[in-house]
Amino acid sequence: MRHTEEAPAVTEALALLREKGERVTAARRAVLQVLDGASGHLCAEDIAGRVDAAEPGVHRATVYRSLQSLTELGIVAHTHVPGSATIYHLKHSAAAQHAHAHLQCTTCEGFFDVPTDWLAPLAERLRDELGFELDAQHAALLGTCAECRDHFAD
Amino acid sequence: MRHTEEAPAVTEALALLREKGERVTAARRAVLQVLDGASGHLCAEDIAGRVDAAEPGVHRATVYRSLQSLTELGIVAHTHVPGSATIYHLKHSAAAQHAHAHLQCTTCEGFFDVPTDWLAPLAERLRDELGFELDAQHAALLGTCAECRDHFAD
DNA sequence: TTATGTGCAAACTGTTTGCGCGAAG
DNA sequence: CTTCGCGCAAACAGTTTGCACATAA
Repeated sequence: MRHTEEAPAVTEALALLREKGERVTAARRAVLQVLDGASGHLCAEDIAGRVDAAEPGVHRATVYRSLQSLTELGIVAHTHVPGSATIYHLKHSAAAQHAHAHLQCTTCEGFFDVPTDWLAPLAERLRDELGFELDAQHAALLGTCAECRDHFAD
Repeated sequence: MRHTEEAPAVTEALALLREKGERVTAARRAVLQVLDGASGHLCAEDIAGRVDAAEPGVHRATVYRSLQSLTELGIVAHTHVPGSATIYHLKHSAAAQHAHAHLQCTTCEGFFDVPTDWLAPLAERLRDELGFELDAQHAALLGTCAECRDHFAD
């Protein structure tokens, strides 16, 4: 089976897999490829769809399992989205260079990115005063976006 | 059927219900009573359990529907907890006087409260620069608590 | 060859919904 | 009496799991 050019981030990830004694399989390669070529706002179902296009027959359950092991290896990260599916992204992809937290508008359901350093002062305070180490990207922050706020002004 | 003394917050909420033309039912009263007497970290299932103790026969679905309408009326608020059930609290209960956001440790799953004003600078920045109105209590923030950080130090 | 990953189907959790009955107003 | 809420069962989305088979190493 032929596959398209492998992005550097993917090659790197596959190397890390081998290094850790994990197996390099078609499913995992495809998952990585999809993540690399995406905006970083894909849920498992989306990923499964795209993976199946490139590598037919890969089961959803396998995609979940791949995402899980890739997460444990530190290659993939995810963001929990209240009320809907978790979204995944490559930790070191070009698109993820500027680490960002996720804002979600509870009205239009749209996503907005916010640079992680905006959360740095809060993170510092939590660390200093509570010893709590914040993982700002791990859960979406909720609120109302500018557009919806204007549109439904009350 | 007899029920125990009604807390002021509950009486107030029931009055508001009537005012808005909503019906006061045994199920809704029980839900309010449970929320009033709780720490504010109860999920729908927990609430259903306690409601059923006080008012046997109330169905889970009814609890969900009650929580939903009470939320729409602004009496109840909830916090989404990644990977597990949404938790609910009375908006104006004694226990909720000092509004707080929720931190959850991804290791021990424990909850920690943080005063909303710790998030105020971030909220302000989001409002000023993005027009995004943050609802700090609506989703839990994730990270690692002091204890787990020490315990699993790496 | 052998441990590890995979496909499949089925379970599972949290939550919602269509239906006819019952009770609040 | 009429409308709204309820109990029930069934559906739903997202995710996980037990098992037998396939395959990377």
